[in-house]
Amino acid sequence: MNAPASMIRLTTQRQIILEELSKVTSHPTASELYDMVRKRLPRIGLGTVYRNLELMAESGMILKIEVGGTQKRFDATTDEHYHIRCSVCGRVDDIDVPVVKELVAQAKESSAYMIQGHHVEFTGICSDCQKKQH
Amino acid sequence: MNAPASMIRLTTQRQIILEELSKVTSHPTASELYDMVRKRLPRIGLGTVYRNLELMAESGMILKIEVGGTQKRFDATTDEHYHIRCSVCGRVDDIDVPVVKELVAQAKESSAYMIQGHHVEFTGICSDCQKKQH
DNA sequence: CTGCATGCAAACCGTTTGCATCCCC
DNA sequence: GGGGATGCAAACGGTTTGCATGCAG
Repeated sequence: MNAPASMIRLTTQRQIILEELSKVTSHPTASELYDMVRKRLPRIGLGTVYRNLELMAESGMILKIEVGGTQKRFDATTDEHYHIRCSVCGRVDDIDVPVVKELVAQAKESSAYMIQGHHVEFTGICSDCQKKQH
Repeated sequence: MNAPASMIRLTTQRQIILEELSKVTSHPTASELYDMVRKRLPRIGLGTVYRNLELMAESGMILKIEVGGTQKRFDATTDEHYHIRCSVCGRVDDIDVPVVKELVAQAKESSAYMIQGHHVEFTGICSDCQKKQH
């Protein structure tokens, strides 16, 4: 399941979006990425960024992180891992907690859903925001 | 932690929102709740529903579920439990998988964040949507 | 030459907010 | 009478979409 779906054409825009996303370990939102990409492609449209992020996520090239908070975030690392979100500033980081595969097995037993996957999101206060709270 | 914060006044609107939310086991969005409440309070404003849901979540009377998908959802059951979201229709159900308390302990060890909590969200296809896929 | 991809702008949708009025203490 | 709560409508922020143009195959 989750086969890399049909390959998509690698246009300049897509290539640069992918490169910029790969550069950072943070998990930028679409408009953060838009700002990064615009430095190299000043005429790119926000719509193009959205369209391509969506497309690349569908085809498995990148990861779309839908967690709490208002904006979707994106990640060039596609292997399964968990995230932590700062409840003050909203930033999202990877967290090095081993993936619990049994959760999916348990879910299959106790639900009529056809289970596709799971995600764990921790909430907390990042060190920057801890400092700022005098 | 998570003390029920200062008690809030129980206005008619708040009472009815709470009652309607308690009636259902689904996890309605604000506007679904708005529709439900409007049958009993036709003149209530959408803003009031949003304001009060937010307030009641803060004071611990209800649970605000911020998972994937575009809308926030609300839950009258406040004890810790996990959720599953249908990737087709977006509905959210409780899932009877025991809460893994060790996750938080592990997170504390491997992160500089001050950990507040965690949530597990499963993704899958609900039985209704399975049927509809002929 | 044909069709997908792009840039641009307008539309959309969920949510928040400002403000005048209302109602409860 | 005063302060919080409400209804209403306008504003907002993030995302999506329609459309004319551009560009790669």
